[in-house]
Amino acid sequence: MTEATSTAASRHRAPRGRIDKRQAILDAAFTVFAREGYANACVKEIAAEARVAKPTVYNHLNDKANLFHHAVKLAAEHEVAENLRIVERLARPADDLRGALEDVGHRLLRRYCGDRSRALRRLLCAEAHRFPDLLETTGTGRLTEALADRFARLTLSGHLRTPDPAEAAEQFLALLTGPAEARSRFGTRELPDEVLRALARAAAGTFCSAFGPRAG
Amino acid sequence: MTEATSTAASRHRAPRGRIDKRQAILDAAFTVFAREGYANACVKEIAAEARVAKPTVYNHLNDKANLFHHAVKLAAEHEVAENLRIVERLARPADDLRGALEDVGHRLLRRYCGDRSRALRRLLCAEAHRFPDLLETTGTGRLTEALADRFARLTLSGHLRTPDPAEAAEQFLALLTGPAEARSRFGTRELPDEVLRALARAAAGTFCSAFGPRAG
DNA sequence: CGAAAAATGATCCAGCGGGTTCAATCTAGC
DNA sequence: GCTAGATTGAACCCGCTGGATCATTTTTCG
Repeated sequence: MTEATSTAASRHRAPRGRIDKRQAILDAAFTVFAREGYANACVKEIAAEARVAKPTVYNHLNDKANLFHHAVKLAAEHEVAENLRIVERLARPADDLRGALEDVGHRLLRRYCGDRSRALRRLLCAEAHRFPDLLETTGTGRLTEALADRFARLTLSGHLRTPDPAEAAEQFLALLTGPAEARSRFGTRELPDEVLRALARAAAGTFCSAFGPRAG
Repeated sequence: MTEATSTAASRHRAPRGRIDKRQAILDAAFTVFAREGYANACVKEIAAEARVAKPTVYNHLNDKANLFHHAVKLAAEHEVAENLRIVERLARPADDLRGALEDVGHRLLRRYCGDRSRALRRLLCAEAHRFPDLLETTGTGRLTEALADRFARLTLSGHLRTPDPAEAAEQFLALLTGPAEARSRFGTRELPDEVLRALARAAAGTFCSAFGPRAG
């Protein structure tokens, strides 16, 4: 609410020149929250990271909780958008479906294991119950849906056999992220790109064994 | 170290009768940490939960960090042991392998979605980098290995076709936990048991489609 | 029963971090 | 150039928490 009015005011009144401050603050907030966690992050540090005075932070976003909310929401929306762009690559029916799945899987996995994505998951997992509204816009729901759309089309065109595209999409994502999560030890270990490629290959292979055109 | 000496001293000298305190403290610590997170949990509250005075806590476990370490480690070992017991059910080669996989999957999922297991994952995910040694004993590695052992045997006996049992085990677990994780919204939503059963059925189905004896 | 060890509760301390206040300064737009 | 609003830095208040101390009581065990 407060932020809505602030944004509206900002848009039609003054802060054309100095408005970057808000963005800088949100970026810095996510950086610091990602590094320290919600409880350990102090507003002073965020202000320093954004090269801004502490009262300025409270001027733009009234609360530490608000700050967290907006910073995380922004980062999450960005991440979701990127993931959707990747899935869009399955729109053109490919001659080599398995290769296409492997490629898309590899790209998704690279993003999934990226610093921002991992930090985002950590923060959401830790603070989910304290910020319930974040989960509604944030979840992997939209990604699964988009993928299910692709699988449905590919099934209609005979490239795939998914009786329940939504379930298949869920499982494809699980085959990708599950092993990656297990091996990265809660994001502690960095996984080299060859490993990600291998995981994507394995996932695509198993998926095609189960849902490929010549599978029962 | 500090705790080792304390434990050793405890074992051969005095606290036979009142030693339950330590266990009570560790249990209470896990409860409070699970509810509040590491940073937000205060030792005072843990002491109250354990019905013990604060100095007693510091007497048994010198540090808040130590307290967390031991409480989490204990809970994690318990959880791992339970999971291993479940997987052991695949030892006797079943006539209906798919049903057996579904059953084991269902049991694993029930545990995976249990309060303690979820809390454990939250805590580990959030504080992993601050307690690196916790991950080594804690990870899903042993569970995957045990499952891989079963799959290897089942492949030798012709009930399954897993060229790489370890990879298959990884993927089976992923097929189980991935969708559960996605649907539970970071543990926010409680999943009814029918849903868990359905997820296990779907996972077993896909797994058998890919690795069943009559699959390529 | 008596001594040693442990538990207790109360109190205290120090540091930290969220949030506010205020006077001074800077910037934008008329 | 002038006014209004935003920014700044610094100081300040306040509550909380980790951790220590200590005298008193309870429990254990020889």
